[in-house]
Amino acid sequence: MSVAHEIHQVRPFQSPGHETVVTLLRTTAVLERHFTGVIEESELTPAQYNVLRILRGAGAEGLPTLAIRDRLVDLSPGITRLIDRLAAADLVTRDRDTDDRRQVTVRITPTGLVLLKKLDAPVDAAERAVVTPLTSAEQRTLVRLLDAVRRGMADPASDL
Amino acid sequence: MSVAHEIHQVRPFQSPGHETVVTLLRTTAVLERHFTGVIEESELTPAQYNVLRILRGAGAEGLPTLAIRDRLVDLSPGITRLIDRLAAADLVTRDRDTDDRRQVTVRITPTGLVLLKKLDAPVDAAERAVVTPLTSAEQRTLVRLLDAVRRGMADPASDL
DNA sequence: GTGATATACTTGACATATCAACTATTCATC
DNA sequence: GATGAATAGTTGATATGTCAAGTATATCAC
Repeated sequence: MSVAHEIHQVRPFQSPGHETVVTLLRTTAVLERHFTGVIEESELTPAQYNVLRILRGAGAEGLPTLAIRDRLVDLSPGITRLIDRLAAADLVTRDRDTDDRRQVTVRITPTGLVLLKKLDAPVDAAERAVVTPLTSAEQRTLVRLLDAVRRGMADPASDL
Repeated sequence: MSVAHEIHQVRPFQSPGHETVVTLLRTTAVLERHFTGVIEESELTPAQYNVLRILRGAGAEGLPTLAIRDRLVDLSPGITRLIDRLAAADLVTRDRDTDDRRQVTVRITPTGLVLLKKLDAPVDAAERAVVTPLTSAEQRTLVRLLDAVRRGMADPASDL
């Protein structure tokens, strides 16, 4: 069987869910670029921004390093160096816990809070822009359908 | 439908669009991990897999390097080295075009086609798993809503 | 207590992505 | 047909993410 023949056989192949999956991936890719543009003005990567938001949510108590990792959807060991950079920029502090000296508690600094606050308005505006084409009912439908997709696969943590 | 009921649906999310956006990003993150797991068994990254699929779709004529890049949602200059690796693994060939000697035509090799074919069944199964929780009507709705989101972002030239 | 195991990171080697320049070729204009 | 601008792709420096192993501390079994 020739290569050309094989190509023609394979080409029309498309599964029922293909369009849905591709649309989902493509839409989110566009969305991520959108937010990356907003966040980059403050010299933060999206991952760094997420960590800062998690720490703002945690308040003065802070969070251990791996607790932060678990609230991010991905990232295993990269979390250490990500926090290295945040600490170098004076956006977070790290202190070894006294009770369990293996743990390192990370806290957002006042500088970090100021930076986040500057981004609140643009990020909020970007979020509004994303959902503007949808009515409230459509937004609820979208969230419901996406929840169903996630539940159908594995069970991730839910926060933020 | 009471006001209290509506308020109850607002939830502790900060802005109206926040929940929608976070749900979208989180769902896709889970989905990407899902597919990465399937694809990694063939020692391919998701980006490499996408390029091979694009080239399979292009057939024997192949595609110029930057035409491939344009079909990916992501990635600007990394495409050269990505294709370097595919070529090193004998999954694609590169030939300088005779008409326009600036262009380099990339084609998938028989080896590449065999590799892709091995992945067709698992990838198809993964796609089915994603959409299984949704009815056909719900899938159509989801695609429609996501299309609206993407159109909304291209449209209003919102200041980022 | 002592040894075995688990936890919470940390580090080093490496692959990959990103940004900015650079080369080669083609196109447009005069 | 010579010159400047645009296009296609490459390359180098740098940042960032990933995987595997390592270190320090805590917990458990006895």
